[in-house]
Amino acid sequence: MSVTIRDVARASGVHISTVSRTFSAPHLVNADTRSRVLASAEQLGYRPNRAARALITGRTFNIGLIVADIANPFFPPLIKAAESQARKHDHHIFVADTNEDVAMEEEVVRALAKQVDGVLLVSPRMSNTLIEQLSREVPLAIVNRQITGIPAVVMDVAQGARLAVEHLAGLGHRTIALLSGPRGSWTSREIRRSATATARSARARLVVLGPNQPTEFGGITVAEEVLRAGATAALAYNDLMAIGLIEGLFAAGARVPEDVSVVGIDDIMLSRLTRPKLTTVATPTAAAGRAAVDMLLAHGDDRRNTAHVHLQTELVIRDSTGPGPGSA
Amino acid sequence: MSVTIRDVARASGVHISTVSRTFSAPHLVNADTRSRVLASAEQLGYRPNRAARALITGRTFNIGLIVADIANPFFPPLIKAAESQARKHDHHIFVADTNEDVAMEEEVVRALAKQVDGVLLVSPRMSNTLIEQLSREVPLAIVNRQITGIPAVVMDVAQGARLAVEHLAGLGHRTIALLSGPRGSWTSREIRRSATATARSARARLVVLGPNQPTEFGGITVAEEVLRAGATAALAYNDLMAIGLIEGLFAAGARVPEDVSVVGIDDIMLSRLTRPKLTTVATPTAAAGRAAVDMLLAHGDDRRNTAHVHLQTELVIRDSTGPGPGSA
DNA sequence: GACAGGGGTGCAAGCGCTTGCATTAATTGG
DNA sequence: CCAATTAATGCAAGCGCTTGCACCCCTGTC
Repeated sequence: MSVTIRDVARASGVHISTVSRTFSAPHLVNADTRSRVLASAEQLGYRPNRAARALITGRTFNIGLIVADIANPFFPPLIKAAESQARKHDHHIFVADTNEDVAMEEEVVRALAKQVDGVLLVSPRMSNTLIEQLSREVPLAIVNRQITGIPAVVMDVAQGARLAVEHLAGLGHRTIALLSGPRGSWTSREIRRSATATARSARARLVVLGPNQPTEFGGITVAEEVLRAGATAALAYNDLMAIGLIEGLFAAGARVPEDVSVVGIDDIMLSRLTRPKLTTVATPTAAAGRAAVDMLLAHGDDRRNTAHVHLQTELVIRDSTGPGPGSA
Repeated sequence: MSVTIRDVARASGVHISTVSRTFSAPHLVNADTRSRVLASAEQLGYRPNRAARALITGRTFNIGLIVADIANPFFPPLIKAAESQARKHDHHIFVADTNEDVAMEEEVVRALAKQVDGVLLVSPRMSNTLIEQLSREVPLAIVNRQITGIPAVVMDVAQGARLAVEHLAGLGHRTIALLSGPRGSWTSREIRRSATATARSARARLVVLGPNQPTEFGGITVAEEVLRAGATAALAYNDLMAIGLIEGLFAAGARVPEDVSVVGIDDIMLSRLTRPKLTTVATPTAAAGRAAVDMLLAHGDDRRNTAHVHLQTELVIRDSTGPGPGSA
């Protein structure tokens, strides 16, 4: 049905191996022959079948990208950047959505393993042990988790959390709620660790609430608890949760930032557009996507090169934070 | 390196063809043999190599999904739904971002053609002719475009545009700007056709402005033109553009909805959260993603079944529209 | 008791491609 | 002018799998 190497060979009067070489090792074929083959190929609309090639070479020119929730606005910029970077390396990209489900993560990695050159795990929820095990079955690269021996790009949320808590404490807030993320999130633990340390040295009380769903809904539902805890400020696991929190707070009769200050993390596009505009820790998601793809693809060449790249974050102060009771 | 059918065959003392059959035609193998094979497979961690299988069967169990811009909030819910639906059919999904570029669309379809069972084109920008041609190389399904002979799911934006214009005219607006979308967009033409007809029968003047980039930026830049045209209401190609328009209008000193009413299309998550909350035509994107995948996969079975499914849209009235001068 | 029928399995070709090796022709140095 | 390279191509095996066909053995039938 489809045009194969054989058709091109026939059309240009050479052996199939010559056609093959024209595409995969052009320097081995005579310039005249090459152009004749190329001409026939062009005319017949021939395209090498990558799957067939992969069977022999072991290189598929595909990569897998696994995220917890495509519809969560944090991911699309990362996916877009990764896809574009992959394309630069002539790779295509499988996208899988795990719905925040650990079992699904494992299943999907295994399912994809045979048809990709590597899998990119973004903010995985599964255990380190499992990740290490999977990395023996297929090259892995991870965004937002550090495991020795596995290439990773991590956004420095610890630094971001520190900045956020310092900002809040500096505004006079003495009781700060920390809305943690999903169980299994490395990022959430990092944030907590850093926020706790920062709060201590700033002599502020940190109340940890959670785990929460990393969605607007997660923020809405935890709003009452925040109030009950007597917090006048909150740092949320991500912007969506922060936005939900603001809604929930508003529904409970509290105003932002007058009564409660709210800081998010991620700086998704949305955050510039809500009212009040969200103060948040900006994470370089697109850069992370690009870097991760590069690491994944480089990794194949040099197995020892498993550096971890760190990306800076920064605090973007907008309208959801204001002076706390301590400054009155 | 990886465990193959041959390893399983050796481990369970049968021929490779028997192993093959226990996975692809279990009813042909004796129950005892089958469970023995399954046990060895399980123990060795065997997984059939789909690419190798595809070489013979022609079925890859992959599908391609092509969108103009992953980061445009319109797409993620659709991608998510499509991915999830594909998975139900045991298919994986390639995602490609064309950056609104026609040449890229064609290239990507061709590049993917050999390793998928079909390609899903979402709001393609290329010509019908080209689509028809491509559909001869690989099964296609389309979202938001009708071409006879090609399965499609279309969201009824014409109806939505009618509702929107009626709403605006009913509020007393006599001059309505229509911000059209990118060149090549079928949806944009549909909206225009319907809005024009509706405006005529509502005795309102419709000023068509564009083409515009289907982004926030596109809306910002067209704001002055809207004002200059003397429009007191605008219908934008999509929500992002509407939100940008509101920003641009605000920057130019006009208030929404007091001075200008704005209606978007899509009802992306964002639209509930901006200020003012956006009045918009809700399109069932997730349902469209699911339906399109189903059609694509069903299409293989029955080539004549190229129905077009139509999905209703509805007007969601929020805070960006208000009474016009005609009602004063 | 011979034979048809069918269930279960093995055999081998082959999907579209790559690649080590053999073959041939052209080139070069001595 | 010949041996030794070197360049260009052909040959064939084989990547992991499926599948039509042949084969064997067990039942059941007349």
